[in-house]
Amino acid sequence: MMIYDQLSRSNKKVNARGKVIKMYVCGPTVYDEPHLGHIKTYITFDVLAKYLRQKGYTVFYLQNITDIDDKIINRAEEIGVNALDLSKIFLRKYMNAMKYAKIDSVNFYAPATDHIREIIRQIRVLEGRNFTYRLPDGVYYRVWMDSNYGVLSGQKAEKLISGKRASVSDMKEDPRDFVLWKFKKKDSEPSWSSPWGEGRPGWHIEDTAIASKYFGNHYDLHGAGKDLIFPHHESELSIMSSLKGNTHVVDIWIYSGILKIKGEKMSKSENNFIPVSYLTDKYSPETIRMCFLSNNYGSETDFSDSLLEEARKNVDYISKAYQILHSASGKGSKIAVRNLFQIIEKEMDNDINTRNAIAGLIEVCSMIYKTKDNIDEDDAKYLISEIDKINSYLGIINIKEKEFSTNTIEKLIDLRDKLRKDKLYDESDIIRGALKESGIVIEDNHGKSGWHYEN
RNA sequence: GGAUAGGUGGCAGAGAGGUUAUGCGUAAGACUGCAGAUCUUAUUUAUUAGGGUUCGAAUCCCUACCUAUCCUCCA
Repeated sequence: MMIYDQLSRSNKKVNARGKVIKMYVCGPTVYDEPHLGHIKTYITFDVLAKYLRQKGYTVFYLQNITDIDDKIINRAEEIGVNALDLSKIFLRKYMNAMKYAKIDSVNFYAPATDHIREIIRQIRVLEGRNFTYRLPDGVYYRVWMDSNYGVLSGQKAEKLISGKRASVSDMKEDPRDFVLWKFKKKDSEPSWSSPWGEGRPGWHIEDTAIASKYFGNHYDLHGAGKDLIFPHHESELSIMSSLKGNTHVVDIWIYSGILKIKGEKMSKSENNFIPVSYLTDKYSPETIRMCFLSNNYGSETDFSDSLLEEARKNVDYISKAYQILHSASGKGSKIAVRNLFQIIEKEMDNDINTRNAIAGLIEVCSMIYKTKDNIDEDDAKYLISEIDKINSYLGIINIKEKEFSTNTIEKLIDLRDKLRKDKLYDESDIIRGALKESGIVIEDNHGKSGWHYEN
């Protein structure tokens, strides 16, 4: 499988060495409601992890949680609560949002505050190699010592220096330098003791410390939203390279395109975000996944309701076709779709082209509809198993828990058919209406009436 | 200002030198007690503009214009 690597600006083969795939994705700073932008990014990496597993790889998917940060402290102060309590509240909301979108492929969530010791240890190693210096407000990282700084984002040192970076500490040796350990300012701030004094970790060192604890000095995939490339990942790359002595610390740097709304980036700081909670009642997880997987992960998406509506129709189309397969019986026609499944796999192997994979799946479904009254039972079983495989990573088929026995439903449909034959339509409509209330939709085709759960 | 992505039909969005993407929408038809779903056909030269390379360019090169992202916290 090939994935676009931001650092080399080319497609690279995943896990060329063929061992366990170590995958690290930057998690959120938990100071506000999770929103659709997060969902888009984490669906991307959920699909990637699940697809790799489906292909037979063992994937260890690690995600950090930034649960201590200026933003959290400021917000906590505004509303008068403890900073760590605040981050716990939003962490729970984040986890609920993940659950809603069926994002369940992460092996381990690592909160920063559980890794203070590792962070301090890593800063000490950097300190021993002269990569740090001390200012009144914290311990800083010396960027100029890394001549490669800027390779990931393409930022040039001179331009960055000449750029307006107003609010940074004037005392820094280099405007690009960033804080590794920030000293405590107020008593109300959460803090930990360190060799340099009471304080808390900087953002970039969190990830490098967590990654190195679980993965050592090299891993396969490092992902996030595109907005984290600079300065966050650039700085991570620098720290990791400084510790290791070379830049070969991550095989593939992978980024998902940001989510926009009305042409502008959706973000907490712009306050134009749609919280996940806004959708949970109106749309199924399958619909939201379909919505974001309907274009390629790397490109930006301008969010709108019509996008969701379109996604919902496609979810219905595929889900219904899938249900048709389950009612196939006896000997009938075989559907020649084997090569379509190969195409779908090829598209996924080509930098997770979910858009084309879904197009292929829609084509499979179209063929199911065309032969729906005469599908071979064994063929249907084969199709179901192939579609299950695809759905195991895409998660776009709405399979409702069966609340009623199929037998009961079919008996009611038989009864309704009899009434219809006698043209007792009022009575037959009562059955249809009653089933509808239970979330079961009847659709009459010539000959046989089909049914499916409402999506 | 610098850096990085892009600009494709009414809309959403793939493709990366040569064949219908696909979906939504729209129009007509088939089926039909109604409803819904599905199927068929159409939507006749959609690739920001202008140059160039080529037998052939959405696809490669140059120029211009436009948009977003990052350069400050961000998925």
